[in-house]
Amino acid sequence: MSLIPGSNYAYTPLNQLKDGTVVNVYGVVKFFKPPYLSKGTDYCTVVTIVDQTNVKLTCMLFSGNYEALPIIYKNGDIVRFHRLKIQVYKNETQGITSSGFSALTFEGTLGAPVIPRTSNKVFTFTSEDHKRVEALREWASHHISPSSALLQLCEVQPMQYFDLTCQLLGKAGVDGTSFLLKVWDGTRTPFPSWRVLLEGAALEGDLSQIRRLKNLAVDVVVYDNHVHVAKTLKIGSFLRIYSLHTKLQSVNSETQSTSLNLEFHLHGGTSYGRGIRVLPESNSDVDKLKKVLESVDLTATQHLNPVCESQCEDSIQSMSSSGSVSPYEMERCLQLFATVLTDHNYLEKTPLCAILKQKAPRVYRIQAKLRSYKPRRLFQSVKLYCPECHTLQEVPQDSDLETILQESATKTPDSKLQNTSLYDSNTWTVKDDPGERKVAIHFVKNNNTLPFSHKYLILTEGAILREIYSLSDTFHSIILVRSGSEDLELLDLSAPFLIQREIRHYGCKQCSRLKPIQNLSSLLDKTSWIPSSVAEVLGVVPLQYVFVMTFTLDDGTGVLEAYLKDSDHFFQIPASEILTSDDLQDKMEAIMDLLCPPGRKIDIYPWLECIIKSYNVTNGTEQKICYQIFDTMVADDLM
DNA sequence: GTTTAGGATTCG
Repeated sequence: MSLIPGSNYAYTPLNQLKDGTVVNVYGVVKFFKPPYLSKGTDYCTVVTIVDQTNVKLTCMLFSGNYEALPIIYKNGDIVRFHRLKIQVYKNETQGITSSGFSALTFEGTLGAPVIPRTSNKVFTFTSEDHKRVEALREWASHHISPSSALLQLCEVQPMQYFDLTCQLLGKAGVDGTSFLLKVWDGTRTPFPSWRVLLEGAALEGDLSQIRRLKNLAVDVVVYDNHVHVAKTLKIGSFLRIYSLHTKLQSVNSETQSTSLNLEFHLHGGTSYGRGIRVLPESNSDVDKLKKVLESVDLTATQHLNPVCESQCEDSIQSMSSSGSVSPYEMERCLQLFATVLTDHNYLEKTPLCAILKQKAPRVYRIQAKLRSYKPRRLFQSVKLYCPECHTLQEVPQDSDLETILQESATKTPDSKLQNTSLYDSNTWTVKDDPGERKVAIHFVKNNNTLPFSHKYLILTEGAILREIYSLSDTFHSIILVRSGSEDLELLDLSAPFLIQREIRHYGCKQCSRLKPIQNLSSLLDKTSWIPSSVAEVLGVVPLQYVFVMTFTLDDGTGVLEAYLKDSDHFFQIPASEILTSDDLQDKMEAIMDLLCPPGRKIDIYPWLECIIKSYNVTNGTEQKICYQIFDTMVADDLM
């Protein structure tokens, strides 16, 4: 490239770009993908910039030469592009490399020295450029929030994407599509890093150093397109790994206890700028990292990491308005959320000690650990709830249903009520121990014909429990009925009003106003038998299966008991199905063991983030405030 | 001189 003395470049503001032109621009980096090998012949980087006009421009930059692409390390960096072609794609203006494209990059920090990063041997750089960079820095400091993705290992939470600045300690192939990087940044993760099993593959690196650093070294597995990059990295080099994903995993060790490990994955693809970039020694963040690495005292790191203490102190101070802070409580700032909010994200967190002093009703966002919960036997938490009268009742047991069925089996089905336009009827005589019993089954018709058996709704009279069990294996839906004076009637709301396979649907005795069975003919769809529709035409107010639990929550400032009443939102498990599914019971138990790890100190428990509401309860003359959890669910990664 | 990608997380 030749330098023309006195030549002046004109820079086009981003709000004045025209389709088909080739321009020079300045901008602050809002988003970027570190350069990666495209599926064509070149390296590619995608960069979105913004300038004082507040207009954004996304640029697709290609070059066969990795170094020729802008050397961007983080959002907020400032770039100057020469000979950028402007085009329109899908109604959006975009920039793309044109012949002779060239880029300079600058640190975006106010006051930092203005040193252009470029691989070009010759380039123009005037006092005018210097001013432009400083003006953009000044503007960005007021208009762009600083990058929050850069975290130290001691700050990471489970289930999070972040950018890690680290040093490479070791590397090894795992299999064809994944590759292991052992890295450190001098701080300790809130949970021990997972250890990736290497079968026969040799770990390249200083093994004695890795052993000495023990829990300061973490295992990062990179996948697919990142493998070839990882292979070329040199041990000891400084890296930034972009959009690294953490995942908390419970691991069963040989001893009966389970432990929680933190996994680090760099998933395949380049979404959200996933990738790896080598940082040069001259980088200011590398400078800071080196100082941390040099000051690490390997004996001290067994406990708390000094690097994080000041940050912890700040967040503990802002969280608790009173009380002293113990070193253990400092660790609590590590904000490991095993639950997520599904609404009310705008709320500020309130410490429990403050909530306990306030009047009801109110809604709060809290951060706490699950110290304990009741009932411990999880099947005891399943109840039936009436959304109309708000009463809770126990789920009837088999023995209750058996008694009701036995009682009704003593009555003989009325032959006048058989074979109507709604159903075809069949009756049997069953020889029982003491005598004989009549059973009637009424097969509900669809458009005057009988559907396939897996879509049948049958009405049964006189059948006992074990017969109901075998009938429910064959038929989609069963309604228990008896012969009334003019029509068939629902048997009894102490029994289910509808049985579908293992699931029994109950109705509220207080709120239901029963209607004639013949009303089933008003259902237009007589094949899917949706419980709520069946309930509606029969005048039944259906009861909801819910988990009812008491959580004892503790955030270090106070302890609070909160109810959880949930049908399927919090655990993402339907309460209606858990009683008949061993798999779901195991799943729920596993979730509770993660929220409240048995046999562990509370220090290692994960943090929960919850929305709770307070409300007044009057019991005789006694008034108290109760709390209920809502709009909260267990984090995806725990399920 | 063409193509690549065209921001928008997770199989592991």
